[in-house]
Amino acid sequence: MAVPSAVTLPASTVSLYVGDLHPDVVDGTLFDAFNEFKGISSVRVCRDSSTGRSLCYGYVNFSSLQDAHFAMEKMNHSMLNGKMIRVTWSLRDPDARKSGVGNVFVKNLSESIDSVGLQELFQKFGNVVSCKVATFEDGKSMGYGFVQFESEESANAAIERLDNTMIGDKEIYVGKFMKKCDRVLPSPDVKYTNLYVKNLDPDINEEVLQEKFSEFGKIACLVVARDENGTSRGFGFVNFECPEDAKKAMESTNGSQLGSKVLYVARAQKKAEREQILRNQFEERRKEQIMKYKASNVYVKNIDDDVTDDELRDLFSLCGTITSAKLMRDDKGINKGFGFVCFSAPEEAAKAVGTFHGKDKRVFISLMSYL
DNA sequence: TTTGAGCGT
Repeated sequence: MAVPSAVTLPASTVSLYVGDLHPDVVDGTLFDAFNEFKGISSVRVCRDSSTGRSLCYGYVNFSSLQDAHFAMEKMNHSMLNGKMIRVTWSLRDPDARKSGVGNVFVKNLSESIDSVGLQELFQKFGNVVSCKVATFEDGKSMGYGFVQFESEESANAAIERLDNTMIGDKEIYVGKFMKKCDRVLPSPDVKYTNLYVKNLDPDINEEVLQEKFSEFGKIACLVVARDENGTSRGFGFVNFECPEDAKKAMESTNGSQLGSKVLYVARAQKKAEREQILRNQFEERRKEQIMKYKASNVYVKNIDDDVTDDELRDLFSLCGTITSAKLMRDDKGINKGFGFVCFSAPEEAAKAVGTFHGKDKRVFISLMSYL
């Protein structure tokens, strides 16, 4: 893997992210594993601050970019405590990690291809940031994997060149990675003629779309969605007369450039189908919010009778931003001796538990999510 | 059949 050009690393230290660690790996294990490389300034396995459990990732810090790069190349996909580790540049910006740009999904892989083999197969198309074959507990391949390229162009080139090609004894599938909730449930036999096209520049009109899509077959009807002023809403529909042409058009145009943007082209969903997908996404987000809320809420007991909500809030505000602090009271308004303090983030709640749990004879605190 | 994980001191 080449040194990423778009990433500015501090002059003094360079961090490698080491993921997929065996839970038993401790700082010393990681240090020993990287000990043969020069230029290491420090090593750490990250742990849950309240339970001390390994988060199964860590960092190896170097004083030089070259040393870090060399160690990454050597140690990526090596075995540590019986598990294959993944070593990449540390990328702290969550948006950059979660964008999904350049992420490729591969399936129908022969069992003999592991992460190393997958990387070898794909790196000729561009910088591979991270690459992994999904495995069972015993390390056997599940027959599918992921390749995260640095750029979308590399991903498109790999899809173009490798999808439906024979690798070993199998014809592999290579496509853009799609989150489960965004994916139309697999029904490959269903014939469709209508395509949904998004990421249209404002100046892309029906004529331009017609020109782009007509090479794949006869178009029955084509429309760009517009608001009441006639301004493009950035998406549209292309309805072909025959399903084969629609499929061909989708495969060729999805991910291709039109104007300044990369097009997204997929089978147009029926209204009910679209609504179902939106419902699923909504439900998933709601669950996430609930989990986050639970992990941000701290249960406090052994509270003296004369303590007020405000005092509870003041004490805990040392650990973060409080969204609510409430003592439970009986119907006469007498404090029941316990209450809840909710923080704006799980990290703050964990800090509160670490700070106050067992530190004061009168106070017993534990994370609500452990109850 | 199979559409991850997820970034600190």
